[in-house]
Amino acid sequence: MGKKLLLIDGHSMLNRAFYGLPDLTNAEGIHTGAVYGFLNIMFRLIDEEQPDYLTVAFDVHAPTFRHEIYKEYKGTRKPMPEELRSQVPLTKEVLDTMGICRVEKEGLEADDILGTLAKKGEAEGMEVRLVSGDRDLLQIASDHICIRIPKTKQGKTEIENYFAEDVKNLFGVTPLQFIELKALMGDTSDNIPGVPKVGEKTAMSLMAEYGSIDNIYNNLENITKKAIKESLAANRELADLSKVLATINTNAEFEYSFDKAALGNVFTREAYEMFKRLNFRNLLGKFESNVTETKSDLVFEVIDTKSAFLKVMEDAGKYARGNADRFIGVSLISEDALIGGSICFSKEKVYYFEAKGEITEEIVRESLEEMSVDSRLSLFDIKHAYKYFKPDEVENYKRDFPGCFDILIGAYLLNPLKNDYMPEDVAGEYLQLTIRSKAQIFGKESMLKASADDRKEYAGYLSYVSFLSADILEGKLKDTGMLSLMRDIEMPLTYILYDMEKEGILVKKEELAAYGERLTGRISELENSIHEAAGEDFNINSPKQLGEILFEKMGLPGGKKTKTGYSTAADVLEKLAPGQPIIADVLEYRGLAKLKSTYADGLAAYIESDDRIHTNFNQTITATGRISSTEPNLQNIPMRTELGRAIRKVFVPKDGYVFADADYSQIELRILAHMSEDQGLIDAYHEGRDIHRITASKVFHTPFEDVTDIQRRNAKAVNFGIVYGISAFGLSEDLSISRSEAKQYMEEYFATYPGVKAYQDKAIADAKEKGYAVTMYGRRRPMPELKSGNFMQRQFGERVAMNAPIQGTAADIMKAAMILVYRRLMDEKLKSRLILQIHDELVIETLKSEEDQVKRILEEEMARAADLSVPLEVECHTGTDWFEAK
DNA sequence: GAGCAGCCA
DNA sequence: CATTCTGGCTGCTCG
Repeated sequence: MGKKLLLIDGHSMLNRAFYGLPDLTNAEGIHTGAVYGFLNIMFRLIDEEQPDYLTVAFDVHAPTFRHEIYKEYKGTRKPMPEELRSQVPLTKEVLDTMGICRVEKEGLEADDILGTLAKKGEAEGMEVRLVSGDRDLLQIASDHICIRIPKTKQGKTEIENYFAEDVKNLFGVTPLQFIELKALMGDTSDNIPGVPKVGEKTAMSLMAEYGSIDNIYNNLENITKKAIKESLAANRELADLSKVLATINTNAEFEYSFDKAALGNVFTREAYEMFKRLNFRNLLGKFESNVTETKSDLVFEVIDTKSAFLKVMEDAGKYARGNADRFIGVSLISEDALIGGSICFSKEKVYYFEAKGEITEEIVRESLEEMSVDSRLSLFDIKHAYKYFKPDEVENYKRDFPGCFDILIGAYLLNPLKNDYMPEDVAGEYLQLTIRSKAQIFGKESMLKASADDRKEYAGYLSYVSFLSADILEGKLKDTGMLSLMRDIEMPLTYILYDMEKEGILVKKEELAAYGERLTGRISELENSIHEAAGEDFNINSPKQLGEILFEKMGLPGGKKTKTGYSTAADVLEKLAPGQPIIADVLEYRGLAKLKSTYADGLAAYIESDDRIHTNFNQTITATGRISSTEPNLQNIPMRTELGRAIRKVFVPKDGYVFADADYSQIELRILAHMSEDQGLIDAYHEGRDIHRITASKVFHTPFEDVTDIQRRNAKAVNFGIVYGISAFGLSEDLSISRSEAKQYMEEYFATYPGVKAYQDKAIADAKEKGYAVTMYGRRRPMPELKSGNFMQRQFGERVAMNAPIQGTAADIMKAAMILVYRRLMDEKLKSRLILQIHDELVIETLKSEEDQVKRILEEEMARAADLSVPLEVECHTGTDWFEAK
């Protein structure tokens, strides 16, 4: 087995990281964003490739042979902004610290170094992977040299791979011919001249026909296009020069040995110190624990008698009782049943107990509940602790004393963009403390099977971190104006979501199965008819196979819409071949297959022994403050088609109950009216008539009564688009109209509601200035995208800046409404229970005798959850299943 | 595990 | 010059 050599173009990757990512600075104000991005991609590559040798090549700013033969030559890199330039030596320093081989030499470009090393490696029998952003390097590709070029697609980095064969498939030329192809086209970014009037397409077809520049010139007479022929004839020298400039020198001379490039352990203590100094906290986890630091003088005391347990609880109470600034760190660990837990109320010591023997679940419950009356408990992920105790403030919410604090939620509010909020991350970020993660301690084993010492470590640090970080986080929440959001909205909501999950929703198992059965028949009919039309059996669920059948075998029109093949998305198919019966069948098949797999079969798998589905409502996922639902997602049950909507008939209330379903009418647009203070939009809502029709009437200068359905539909699309931070392109796609038409609609819209335009501009300016968008309730959405040097990311950032305050405020209002509704249900001692939230909709499983009361509660509390300059309208229906109630 | 497709507000 | 309307979750295929 040959060894593997990984080569990285240092400047190219730094550039990418710089323009593609938001900039970072460390405590000393040094720019580090590009270095961080570079390291991330390098670690990813090392993980993927597991190379034996690694070398990073850099350019040196000195003349090369290219300058000598062509004085206009500017080098392969654009001028660097200062923020990036300063990161080049820093990157080299980091690489040196990690013992990673790097090469640079005056008179050579990185390309020449990389090309030379690639060939050298290949000659030694190695597999070579060469990572660069520069397509020039494709000329080096072979069967053993793969050129890897990172691309950003929809914000995500993916790496395109090119072996010799791939170059051939994509450009129709061999890697060596690729130089000539480039010579014909020229390369503006490298300032390499090409033959004027010869673009990529022309160059490709010329090369395909004649194979080389020499041969093209030998056959100049046969070229039919006059302009191209003349341009070629006049620029022979240029073509030859370009070829020389674009050719990579694969015999460059510089000092190098594979021994020095052998990849050892890069996670050295020195590197650890350096990463810490540079504030690369997320990378610290890559280091083995023997490099990292834990708090070694922390005392873990094990408690195993009831009296000792009660004594500790008493001491904790003495420490924190009545003092709103003092927290008691608490952790509970469980798997189905409570296993144990830990208490911490000093920096020196944690107490660990296991829930067994004298220390029963009941003792733990009573102690914690009693303690929560006049002491503030700090936990990590309190929703999962509610199974074992119900804090006092849930019952006595009117009390003055502030309640529990959830570290998880605090960390989320302070930065809602992270993918997760693991205790070890919080410890690192807010306490500069390294602790082992749950996975590091237990692996995949259950906690029960692990040693008591491991459980002690895990639970102990959890309470320790909860104790130490609570006032740090609360301080930050106060500083950022989010303390009330935390205390009055998010914390009370944690219990409500727990309760909703616990209640679950009743599902008629047999009817769901029957629904699935009904689909099966039609699905196989369609399957047969599609296979027949295609002339062969294939997997319709595979976009790859479907694309090949439709666009290659059957030769359906136009069918490109490229990505990694053909797009077979519904909207694409509808546009491409509206009349084709096979298309109609495919679309129907897809619809039914979706209903069957995701909903009929998918939901059935989640029905528990109580015949109910208990979804998980997650409070720390979304960037805007919305709640999300998983396992299963009950926030995306079909609604738009009749057949899909019918699934809602299997969601039913228990015996003696009905469903009450209430939703806000156009809450986001109403929030826009309020926040933009646009008088026209506000007045429109006070008229109490159909808002889309009013908008259509104003935008299209048509009397209200004469507005056509098309006009109303268009106005509705614009209304929605505005909320999302519209672009003419997006609107034109949505409405299938031309861009200029869409642009006209938008201009008319902004002329109609000038306040909206002003609001959007201000939203962007504010977000740019502050670095975050903010809702009416003070919730923040950091906006690193706005600072990006990348055009696409900045555009995205501007749309987010327009949308986040609106979507986020709607989420805040709904959360406030849920709390009001929940408390009314408790205060009025009703049996009815909140069971679902779907962003602007609440579902209550309602005792029949409480129906009128519950309807009134929903309408009143949802409407009074926020005080806007337009009314908040609530529509409420009841029914014997979700279909009927909605 | 990534990418595509499709479901919701 | 680019790129193109927000926020989510799940099931399927395929490397």
